[in-house]
Amino acid sequence: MSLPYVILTILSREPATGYDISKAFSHNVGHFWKASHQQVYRELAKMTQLEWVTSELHPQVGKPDKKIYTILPLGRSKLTAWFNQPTPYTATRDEFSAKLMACSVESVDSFIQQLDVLLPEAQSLLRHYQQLENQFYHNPESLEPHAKLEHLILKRNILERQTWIKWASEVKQQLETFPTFNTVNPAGSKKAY
Amino acid sequence: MSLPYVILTILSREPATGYDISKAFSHNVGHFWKASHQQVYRELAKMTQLEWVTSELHPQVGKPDKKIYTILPLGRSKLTAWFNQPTPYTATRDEFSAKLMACSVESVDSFIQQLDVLLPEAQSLLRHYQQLENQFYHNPESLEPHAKLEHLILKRNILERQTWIKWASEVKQQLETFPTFNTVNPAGSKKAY
DNA sequence: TAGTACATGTAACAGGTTACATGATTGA
DNA sequence: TCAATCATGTAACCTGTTACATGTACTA
Repeated sequence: MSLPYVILTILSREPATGYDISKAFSHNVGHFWKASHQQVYRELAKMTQLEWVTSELHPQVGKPDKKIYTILPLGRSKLTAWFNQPTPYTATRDEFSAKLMACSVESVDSFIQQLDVLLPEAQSLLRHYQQLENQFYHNPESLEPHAKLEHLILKRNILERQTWIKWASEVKQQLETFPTFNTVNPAGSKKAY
Repeated sequence: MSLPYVILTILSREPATGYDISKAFSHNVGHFWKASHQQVYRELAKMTQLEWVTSELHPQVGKPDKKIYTILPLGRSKLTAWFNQPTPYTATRDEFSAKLMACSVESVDSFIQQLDVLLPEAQSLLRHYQQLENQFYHNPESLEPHAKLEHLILKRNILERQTWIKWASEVKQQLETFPTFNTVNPAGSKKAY
């Protein structure tokens, strides 16, 4: 839904190649939107056809030619239109919770084992985010506007990770006192629910 | 990804119709996975072909016939296999953050106006969740296992909503002291980033 | 009489994922 | 010599969304 508009936002700042844009997706933009390079190239091709953007070829030596994209007035106005539309609430799809629900018919023990993998992973991701914060945004007052915005987005990820860790720790604690009615995993159906 | 397995979890508890299953998606299952009835029917058709589930027609008077689905041993083992696989980290895609980033080239004021709509919405959703908690899970000790799991999932939603509200309030505060360099929204590009 | 609950689908489209495809340069 | 970086794509597939399609019974 938002993919083309995220790209248009990037191009509103300055012209860029598909490669530059996908790099942004794997760095700071990736903190709120994931997109593969294939998606980016496909989207740029579509937006070129719609005349939201244009591209110019810049030959290089020793490297493949660069195709530098620039936003067009039409694209600029499409971005504004999207920006001013009401933002729909994002539908949740959480595989971890799906497995938690499946604990009613599957082995709780093996789920706890997964938690023991996921919790440290989440903790190290959190540390990584906190490190980025210290490194790039340690002086919030002196940041340029765009960096302040990036900082806010990073803060969201930090808060979310912290919340998840807190929640998952409680889940673990609760499951440890759970009746282990399915450790051997029979194929029968449970009457419940 | 998880859709078929959520359905298999439901069917592991007891046989159900497509209608029953989609009702579950719009109630408690919907707290962690959204699926339309069309998706559910499509998935049931696919799983029937794969022999993960079977169905039996139960004629009714005055109402359309029921097609009751039952999980088959193959489906049961596919569920277990999925359950025991490592759980990948869910990719974030957040339109709200995308618009926050776009504040570097669009009107901050109009974004604050959106926040004034979204914050109360989030607050009322939070109250709704808390009401559900009081209503159905007020005595956590005496709950059946499957209800304890549902309660944990509901708690996750409560914590996430609270975190979001906290974060969004800070965003609002920060944006109110922001240089309003784009209220009139020119089509030029900003050098930054 | 209008809406909700019951009950089941088809079809087109949009967006995301994975696999395939190429090829030079630079650094460990 | 192996991996990473630079640089661009095509194609098939899967999943989610939206629109279309039908019909009864009950309740406000």
